[in-house]
Amino acid sequence: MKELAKAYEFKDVEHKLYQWWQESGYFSPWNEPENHDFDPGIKPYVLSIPPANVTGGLHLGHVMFVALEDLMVRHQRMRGVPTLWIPGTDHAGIATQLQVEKMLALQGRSREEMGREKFEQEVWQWKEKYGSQITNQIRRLGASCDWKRERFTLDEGLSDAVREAFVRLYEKGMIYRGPRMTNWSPGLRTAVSDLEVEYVEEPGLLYYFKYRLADSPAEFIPVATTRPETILGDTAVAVHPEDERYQKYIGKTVLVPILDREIPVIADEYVDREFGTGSLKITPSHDPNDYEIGMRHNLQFINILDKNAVVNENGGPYQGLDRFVCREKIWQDMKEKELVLKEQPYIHTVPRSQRGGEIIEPMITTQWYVQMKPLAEAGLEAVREGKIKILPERFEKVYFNWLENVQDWCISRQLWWGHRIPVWYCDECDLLTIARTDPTQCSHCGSLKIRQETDVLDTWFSSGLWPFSTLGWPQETADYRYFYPTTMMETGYDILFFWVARMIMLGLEFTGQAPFDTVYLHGLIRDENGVKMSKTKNNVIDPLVVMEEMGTDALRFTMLVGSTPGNDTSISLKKVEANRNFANKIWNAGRFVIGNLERVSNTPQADPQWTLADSWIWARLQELIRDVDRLFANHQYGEAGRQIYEFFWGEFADWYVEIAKLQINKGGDRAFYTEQTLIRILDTSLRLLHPFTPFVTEELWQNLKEASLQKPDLYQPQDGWEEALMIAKWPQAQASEGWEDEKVKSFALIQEIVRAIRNARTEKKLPPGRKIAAVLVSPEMRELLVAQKEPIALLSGLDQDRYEVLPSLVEKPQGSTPLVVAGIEVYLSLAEFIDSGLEVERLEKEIQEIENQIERLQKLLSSSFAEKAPMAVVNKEREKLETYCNSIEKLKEQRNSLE
RNA sequence: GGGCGGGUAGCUCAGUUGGUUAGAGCACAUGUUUUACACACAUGAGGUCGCAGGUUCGAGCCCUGUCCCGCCCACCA
Repeated sequence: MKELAKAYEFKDVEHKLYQWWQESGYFSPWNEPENHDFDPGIKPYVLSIPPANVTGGLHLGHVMFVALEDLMVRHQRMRGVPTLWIPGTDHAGIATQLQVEKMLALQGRSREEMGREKFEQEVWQWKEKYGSQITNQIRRLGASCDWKRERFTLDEGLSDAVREAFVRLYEKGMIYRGPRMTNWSPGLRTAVSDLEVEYVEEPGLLYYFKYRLADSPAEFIPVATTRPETILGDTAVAVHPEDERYQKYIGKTVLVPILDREIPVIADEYVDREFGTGSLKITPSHDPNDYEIGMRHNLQFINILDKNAVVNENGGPYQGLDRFVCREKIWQDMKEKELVLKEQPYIHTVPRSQRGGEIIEPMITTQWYVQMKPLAEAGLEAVREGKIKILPERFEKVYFNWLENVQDWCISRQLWWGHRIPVWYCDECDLLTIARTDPTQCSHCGSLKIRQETDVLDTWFSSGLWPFSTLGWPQETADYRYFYPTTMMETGYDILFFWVARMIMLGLEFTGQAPFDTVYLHGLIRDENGVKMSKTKNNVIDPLVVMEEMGTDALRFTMLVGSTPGNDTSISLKKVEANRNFANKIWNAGRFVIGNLERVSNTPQADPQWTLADSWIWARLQELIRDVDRLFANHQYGEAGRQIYEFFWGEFADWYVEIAKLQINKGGDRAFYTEQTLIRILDTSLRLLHPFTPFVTEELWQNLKEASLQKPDLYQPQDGWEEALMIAKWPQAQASEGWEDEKVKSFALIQEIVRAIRNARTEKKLPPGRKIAAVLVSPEMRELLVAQKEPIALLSGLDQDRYEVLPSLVEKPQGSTPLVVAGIEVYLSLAEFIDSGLEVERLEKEIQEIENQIERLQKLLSSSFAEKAPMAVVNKEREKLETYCNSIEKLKEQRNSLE
């Protein structure tokens, strides 16, 4: 038999196993027919991966979703359900383009000089080079996804899906193009959607100045702004219609500072009389609110900035200045002309680009939009009617709130990397050609002079189609027919709007079905102090480094048991370390079990006679399986993992394995059946643990299988040994046979006695090797205590030959220390270690404690609790009271005999 | 301005149908090379579950109020 390493060496295992799994085809749906003609009678479990950004490196967010999704998928696969987890990557428009541009800049090149086509080639090359990096890293995490079905959002098939989606929406009149107030990112020189703007509170200045009246330059209306450069684009000053201070000016004209352009004073209820000066400058082209007011009052729209946020020809003397330089300059100039009143420190919210971090400039640009109202209606209904369940449930409210107030979606981006919008402009007839395949001529006038729209689509447009585009939509492929709609969508709550909501809406729109039935949202990962990880804070934990040091299983297990859905999680290396220890514990328990195989005989002479420990661990295992099943059904994965951990370490390894040593030393049938139990518990535990810690369990299981096959009489899993643990059968709890509770209770009593004796030994500072004599006294438990002599003696260091159980005490053993455990008296002969003064003290303390308990319980049981609480609960308390009463008398006797 | 989450042992966190002396890991103290594991074993110390009310026979868990911390949404110059 092969020697197992003393510690679990994950480095030797992970890569090897992953390769093997993959080559064996286990990642593909179970029982996949050659022709992909699936049995429609069996409902598959399908999950599409949140596509990773091609340019990104692995971070803990990936670890989180892979750990969870792989757990779900492995669990279902073991349950025998055809299971598909589709992997893939996202072209991530802005992020990727930025990266490549950065790289080019280092080489002294720029996309403008190389032109669009060349640049796109450059990005593709980058994608080929780095795109596989992230998927390889996801493989390292053990992700059991079907790589044969891997997709990329810019793949041909997915691009077809994007076109189909665009054209259909357009044909339904749900896509329109036009000038609107947009969030303009001057650095990226593209529009971004509302979601891509972050509002950050920052200290700034509020600038107060004068709007002089055209016909009476001595008079003025005081106005305040945080952005003085926008004065150049002002086309009105607004006051509240009922504001007595300013009513007289309504209808008059005032002069724009510096430019001396004449603009009207208008009345609008939007103006807050209490705020600032109570009068508002209106820049319809550079402020969303002013835009609305401008529309209402038919104001002039003056755009003063170009695409780089540099002042244009409308800015008069300021043309060519950057927006912030202009801010300074115009204020200086106004000061000189005595047009300013004051400046005041002010905290305001600044819109910043989520990507580049630069300040977003609201600007009127021509963009493509998707009308959201009808889509949102359907999206709301699907969740309201329970067709889609969002977990944790509270996020349903967040989802509703967003969709109920959703604005039209700006889907065009002035980028080069992405799906180019399938619209062609005709130079001759000016009409648009919208097509699924590239047209050669205008569909209206037949002219050959057509140009494709240069804008690309928002990257989330294609990811919004992900659950069905990856399965072949719009083609009616076998995969699409069988696997759609998918089952589970698992992702971080931070992209609920960006991604999940859009998948739901687009899925309903295009496929007529909800794209998945459950959304499981995990929290974000923070450092051990609960702070968001960021490079600037230098608190980023690199999962690759952690895996290198502690192993993948340890990291995965940490993510799973350390978190609850929807709540952010702090991760610390200490935790990972503890779970590395757990992996090692699994390994060594397995090593022990496997190592014992040689020591047992091949065939038993008689039917099994199970010991209390055997029965106990078996019963506990059944209970565990039931609990785990229940928790999985409720998506309480972390709690399930915790319970398996507790069982495996705290019960199997700490107690059963120790007693098994004793039983195996007996040899013969006893050894045989003990080893059988050991293997059975181990096998089952490995199955339960596999979705959490796939590598160590598979490796150990293979060893267990190999060794067990040498002794087929000893143990066979119910359905024989499968090829691999990852496709082995998920354990099924056996129905309770009625004896279990009593065995579990008896064993708990043994544990209690052992702990009490160990405690006494430690307190009295007994040398650990010293075996001591003991007398146990109990009329009711006598049989049990006699039968369990050996385990009790072994575990608490008693001398078996001087172990006595008496129904009642005739005479107190000389030189012994008395204990009472659940009504059972225990006398340990520790003569030379006893200080009778201390003993009395100890007993007094114990008596006091138990008296308190008795008092508490008597009070409780004589209250209305006894009538109103369920019987079972009351009985439990009564039993407790009985045990205490039993104990207290004995304790008192013991104390008295010492005095 | 609206909504949500968290506040439980020194630290990081579990604790889902409310059941009656509250759990884990780490850290801490003491002891141990016990033939699977020192990435271990044994024993121990450590908490009025943010605060104040309420419902209930019974509340960490449900309700109300309140204080901190964090997040999301929203157009206040």
